[in-house]
Amino acid sequence: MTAPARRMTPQRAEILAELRAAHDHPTAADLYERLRPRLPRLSLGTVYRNLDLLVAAGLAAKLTAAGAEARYDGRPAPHDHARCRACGAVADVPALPEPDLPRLPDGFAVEVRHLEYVGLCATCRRRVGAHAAPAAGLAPGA
Amino acid sequence: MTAPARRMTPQRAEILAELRAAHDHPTAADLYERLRPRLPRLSLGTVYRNLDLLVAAGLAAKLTAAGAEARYDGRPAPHDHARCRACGAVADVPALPEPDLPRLPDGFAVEVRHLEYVGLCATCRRRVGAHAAPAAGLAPGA
DNA sequence: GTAAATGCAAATTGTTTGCTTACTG
DNA sequence: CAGTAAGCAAACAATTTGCATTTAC
Repeated sequence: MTAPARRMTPQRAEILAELRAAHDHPTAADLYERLRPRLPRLSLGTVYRNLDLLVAAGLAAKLTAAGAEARYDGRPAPHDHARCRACGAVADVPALPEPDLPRLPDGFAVEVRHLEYVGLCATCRRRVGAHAAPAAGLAPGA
Repeated sequence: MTAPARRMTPQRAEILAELRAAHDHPTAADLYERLRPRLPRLSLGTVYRNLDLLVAAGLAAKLTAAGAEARYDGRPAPHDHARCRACGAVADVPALPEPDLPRLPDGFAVEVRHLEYVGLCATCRRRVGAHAAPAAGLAPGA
């Protein structure tokens, strides 16, 4: 039950600082690259280990996209996300005041709500246009 | 622009049928296992290829959790999800009529909204109790 | 001094891809 | 027939893990 004592190493401090300073929801590899100038011996494994820790501690959120690399968010205030399905970029959007919770499964205890809008950002919209948009001629039923 | 002509193979039909019949948001491997009795020569690669196709066609949705395996949802009606962070199970929840969209990035074209409630299901709540709940003694600021 | 954390590399895991053969339209 | 899809295995990419060494407390 007692969580192991934590040590504040330079790596840990820098990872947390960098994540908090970042506005672009960096991936683990992004953070690794950004920190390497300052911490030349840093390893990617350490980045992953510390990110996991931060997430477990509630200090960061892990954002997972379909297939893509996980991105991390170090901002505490509740907000939602807009993700471009073409370039993968994730932007913050202000949280709507949500009226109430839906009919959840019996006994389910909600801890966090994760709301994401997926679509095309302005740049990709111009470049790829209407692509693979919901439309099909594949299935018999529905 | 012209999508390649699609053929309806037995594998494709079975995968789609199984996904539609499933109520538990199966992973690709789940579907593979369920179909093997009927299609002994089926390969996992085929399952993935067809699921991608179904998703691209808008007939299925790919649900990605933090780190975990992707799960697939073959139900057309818009609804949201409740995911247990302990056992990974995903249940459907009725969609709340969402009033309007938040202030999205300039020029962002929303295609889908993805809303997920993460927490503990009744079973896991009992078993693991209050675990790794948002609480920490790790960071200096905030 | 001691347990926790790092660095490094190897191991896992989920998913994708290349290529040959089979089969739908 | 023409060309898509399946099967299989190898390739890949992201993430995790084992272990010896370092380091914060």
